[in-house]
Amino acid sequence: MTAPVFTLSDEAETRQRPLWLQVEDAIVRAISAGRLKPGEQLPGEHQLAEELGIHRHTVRRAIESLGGRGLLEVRRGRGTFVAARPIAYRVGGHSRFTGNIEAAGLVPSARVLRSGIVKATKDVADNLDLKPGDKVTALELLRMGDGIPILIARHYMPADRFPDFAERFEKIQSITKTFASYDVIGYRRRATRLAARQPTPQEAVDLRQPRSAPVLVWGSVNADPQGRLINYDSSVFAAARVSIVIEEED
Amino acid sequence: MTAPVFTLSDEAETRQRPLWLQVEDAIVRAISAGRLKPGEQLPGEHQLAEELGIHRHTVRRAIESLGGRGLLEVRRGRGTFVAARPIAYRVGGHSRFTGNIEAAGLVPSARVLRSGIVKATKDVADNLDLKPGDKVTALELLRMGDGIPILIARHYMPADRFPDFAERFEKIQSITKTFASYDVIGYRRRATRLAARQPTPQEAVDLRQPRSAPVLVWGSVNADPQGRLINYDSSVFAAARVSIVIEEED
DNA sequence: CGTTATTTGTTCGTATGTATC
DNA sequence: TGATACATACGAACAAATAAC
Repeated sequence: MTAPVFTLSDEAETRQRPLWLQVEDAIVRAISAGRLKPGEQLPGEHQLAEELGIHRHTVRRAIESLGGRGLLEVRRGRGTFVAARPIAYRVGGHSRFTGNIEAAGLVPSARVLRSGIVKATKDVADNLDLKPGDKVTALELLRMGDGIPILIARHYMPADRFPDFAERFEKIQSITKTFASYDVIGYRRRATRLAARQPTPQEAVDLRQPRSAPVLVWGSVNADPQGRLINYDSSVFAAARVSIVIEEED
Repeated sequence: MTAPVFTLSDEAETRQRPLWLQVEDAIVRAISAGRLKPGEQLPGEHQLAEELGIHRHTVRRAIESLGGRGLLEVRRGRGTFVAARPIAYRVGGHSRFTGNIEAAGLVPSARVLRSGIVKATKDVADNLDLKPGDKVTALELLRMGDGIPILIARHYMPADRFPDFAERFEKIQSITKTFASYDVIGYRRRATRLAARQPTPQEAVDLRQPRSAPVLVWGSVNADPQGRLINYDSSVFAAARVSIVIEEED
């Protein structure tokens, strides 16, 4: 008889820790001991619950938690799998998505989620030094590697200076080159803000990730060589799929 | 009769979206419309469920999700409250916790969670350019503002060069000054890595935050003026309580 | 191309434990 | 101590996505 893949620790403390946490531990042990390898599928929730002699909801809770920690990937209708290692995403003077994704050996692609001229929210207005309600050009992109969503990039530009940015981007397919088409070359980052939170329901859908897995939010403001603010960029990363590497400039 | 604080949108699509998501929306609307202000307490789960004519579990799910998004703060036995705004945490050449917390108007404090000489894990060894199993001095601190946990800082130093770092720190109470006691002055950051995930159960306990709220992980390697690696620092932030600001050096 | 089995997602039901005031 | 409020766990049924036939 072979050793079981999952075993609850039947220590004296068994009733001390919540059952679902013990299940979580059991799965983590199975992964770190190599009994489960990246990409491998777990038994179904029903089966796992029966094997351990507990309720399916309790198993679900453990799986949901580990999905959020990035160790498992849950796909509805298909099953639950041990997650692959996240790719390294480099951000430097100005980050280029395509280069980053290609460096990881993936094929980059993008899809426009929303675009057009909108009124600036307080957040956007503050960052671009405008008044709330001022017109800004908004361009929201879903950027993917090998067809898997990596991040949602939200670009906001003052509408008076870049009125048709979205249309130009659709043709040019590069943020840097679209700015160049306005004779803006060599812009640089001015301020950077970082946060982590759970995704909004829409973000979870767009990124095709569970709501329990967090997103990493990277907000930066860019200025042209004359120091004028040209762009507020807020990127929402699927945190389980990337780790961000900040490059030091020497 | 006054308008109710929470209302489900009774659009035609009512049965399209999951009920608990509609509840989430209702709460978000109540907050953004100002019917609920930061610090204010929500009705109990039972009451809310009854008001909306749905099951308590469904309300729970919505509240749990918003806890993870940082909009609500759930305190067992007390109630659920609208969360306060996060503080800005600045990271520059070398970040100083105390200055950051004082700048936010809070009183800084720290508690040693663990310390001692341990064998390097693969992660630590890779970052310090050692072999897994080599001895490192580990110092794990819980850093707080006004008594509220902000981050867990994990410092790892090569044990051969800094054998009694933890003991010295306990007296000196400052990382920078402890390094100075080894004649290391003016170290600088070499590499930085960022990630976001759900906390481990232990981290959730230490940070006194719900397991559903994410943490932001900031890993950096520091070198002395001679270029020798002296320190690998991995900080786990309670993401709902801070937003990280990266300072550009001109 | 539809049918069916499998698998995860949602919802209500019910009971009990535990922290706070 | 009791009341209140959140936490855990088992139970049952159906919905929705996916894959295989």
